Amino acid sequence: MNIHEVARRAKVSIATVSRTINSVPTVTPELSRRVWKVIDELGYYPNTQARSLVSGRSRIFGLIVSEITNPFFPEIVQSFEDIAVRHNYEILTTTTIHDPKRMTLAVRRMIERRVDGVAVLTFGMEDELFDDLKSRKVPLVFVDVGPPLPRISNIRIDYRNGIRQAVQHLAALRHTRIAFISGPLALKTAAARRQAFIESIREIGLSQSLRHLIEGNHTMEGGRAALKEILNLRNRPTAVICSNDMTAIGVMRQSYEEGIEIPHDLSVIGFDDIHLSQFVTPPLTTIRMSQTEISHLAFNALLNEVQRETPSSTGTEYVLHTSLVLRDSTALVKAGSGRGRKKASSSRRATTR
Amino acid sequence: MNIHEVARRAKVSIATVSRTINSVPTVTPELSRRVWKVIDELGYYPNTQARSLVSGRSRIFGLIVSEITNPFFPEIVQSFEDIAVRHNYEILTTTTIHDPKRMTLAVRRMIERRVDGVAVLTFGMEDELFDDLKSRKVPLVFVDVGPPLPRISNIRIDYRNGIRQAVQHLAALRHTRIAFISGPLALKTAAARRQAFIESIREIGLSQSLRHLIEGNHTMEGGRAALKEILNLRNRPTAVICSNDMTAIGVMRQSYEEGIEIPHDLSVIGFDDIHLSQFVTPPLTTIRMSQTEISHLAFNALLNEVQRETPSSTGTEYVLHTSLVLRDSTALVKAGSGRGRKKASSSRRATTR
DNA sequence: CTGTTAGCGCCTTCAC
DNA sequence: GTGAAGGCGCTAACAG
Repeated sequence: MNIHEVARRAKVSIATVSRTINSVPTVTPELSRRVWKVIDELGYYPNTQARSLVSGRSRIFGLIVSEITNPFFPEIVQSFEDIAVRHNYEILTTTTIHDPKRMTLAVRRMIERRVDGVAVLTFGMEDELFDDLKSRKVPLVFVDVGPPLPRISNIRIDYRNGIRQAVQHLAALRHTRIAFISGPLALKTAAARRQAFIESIREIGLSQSLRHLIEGNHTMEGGRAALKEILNLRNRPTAVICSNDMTAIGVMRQSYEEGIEIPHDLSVIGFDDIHLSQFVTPPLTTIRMSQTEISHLAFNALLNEVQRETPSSTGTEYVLHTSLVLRDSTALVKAGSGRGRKKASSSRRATTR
Repeated sequence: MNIHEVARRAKVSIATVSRTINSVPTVTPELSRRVWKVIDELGYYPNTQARSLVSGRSRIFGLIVSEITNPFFPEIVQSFEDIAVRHNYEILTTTTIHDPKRMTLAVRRMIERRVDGVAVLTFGMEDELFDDLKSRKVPLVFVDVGPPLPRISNIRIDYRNGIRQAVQHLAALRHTRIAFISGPLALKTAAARRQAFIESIREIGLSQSLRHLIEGNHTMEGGRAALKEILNLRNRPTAVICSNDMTAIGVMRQSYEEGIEIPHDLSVIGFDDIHLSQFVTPPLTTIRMSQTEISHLAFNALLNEVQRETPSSTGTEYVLHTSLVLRDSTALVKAGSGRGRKKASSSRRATTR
């Protein structure tokens, strides 16, 4: 079944069918009705492959993420699909598992399917891997690491705002020794978060805290290990900010095993606001970096680039703000910070809002 | 850049280029070399759209899942992508969010892109939604609910084995009152798990337990609510088996808040073995239903169907076995089952292995 | 306003 | 063994 079949049954030319489908306004209502009727009866759907072959646009956007089993990404994938579908775009999802070979393969798959644009939401910095795409003039959008080139957009994340709020929230709760567990510092985004922490600390003169910078790896296990380190620190911190939620959850998990009660004995703040964070015990106070917004920004960046005829000469920059979400993993610092274990606390944190 | 360009530069016809790419054996090595050289220099990749237009096969499989933000699905998606890519297939992922409208849309997207087959891994029972696909003779594969029709495969899950192991494991630990928290019984797969539990209980004559059947909803919140119910039961159960891991995790979470220690005061067993289960505290004993295997079975089912020329007259059936994975959320039943709270236990369960 | 026609990029007979 | 040519399903000029 194809456009000819429809045309035959509706007793019109294939051109009229095509026009009807694409709602070209010049079609007589009478004919349009006849065509639609046949289309419905037949359950006809145009062949997208043929369409894109002639139009030169596939209406497919590529989406490259690190790994979908990392709880940070599913929401991104989901909301990207959501908005893409609303715009009649299809999405070709690809995971890299941090493996350069898979990245190369991903790029290749994108090219073979002739995607109209690619969102690289890996938070990594594998820039030259995308040369193939660039030279083919495929619009790209990155997070934080996009080079300033034509057709390449960048979503810059304003880490500072959220992290400053977190630091000041803790300060207001009388914390003076705040640890920071970063991600792998080789990651530009991890380094940026750490830097934002340092600046926020300096701003309010809590310089003691600068001795409490620990490098983690953005995993739960990393968080557990980091907590052990923290427990061995002299002048043990009373609060800790983590570079991502999984780390924070690891810290909480390990605290539980060490008999340290959160938030009573230790205040914990995460970063990302993944779905899971509201469900841990206690619900995690965290810095929200909206995954939905990232997807939307990324999609719109690509869409804008596709729709404009003269490519942006130097790439467009979008900014995503972060902000603190107060839940129950932070509390006023305790005077004598013993490490007893009690019944799950029902104490409420004092908020600064 | 296209096949003509390659042909021109290699000074051969486009037919030869095509043959070279598709490794048709009749091409002279000499020519083949020339062609490949040009292809590499140019970085030429064949246009998949054009290919599938003429070949009639898109080399795309559709994958329909419920929602990618449910921790059960990411592994499925990932491993499906994995195996698909190894076979040079692309995958069109679609989420339904349990919304019939989105399901319809999903089917439509599949048809428009002319997928060669669709894996419906939603564990639901939205059968007639796929009539469109069936009538177009698109191979389909379902889990548990596939109707016995040509070109439709079915992955039947052997719930019984794993659940029986779980029940017997608990019995060996002297538990006699075992609760079961099911999923929504409207779901065929949930009902099947419950039935397997009932049979396994009967088999060893623990009929008391049959009074402890609770309907949950496969979410963490459902698990929390179910635990509260359990606490109010007279002859309170000393162990609970959950229809999925998220429910079990909810039970554990709520137990924590109620001051009930796991596994000391209550043994908990989950179902699915999602990634997260190894990381909760304590690590969850659960019944493994390998997501990777599901993906592989589903993919191969589709591939087989695509490759055979005469469609299977009645659909093929595949079986996936389940089995118990022992971790730390189960223990010997306690003589006096008070509800004190203690330091995180380091007690080890006695295993039956 | 509608129909005819020429490709989009590729595979595949069919001659040579 | 290789090339020429037709056609996959569709859109977009161009006529009428």
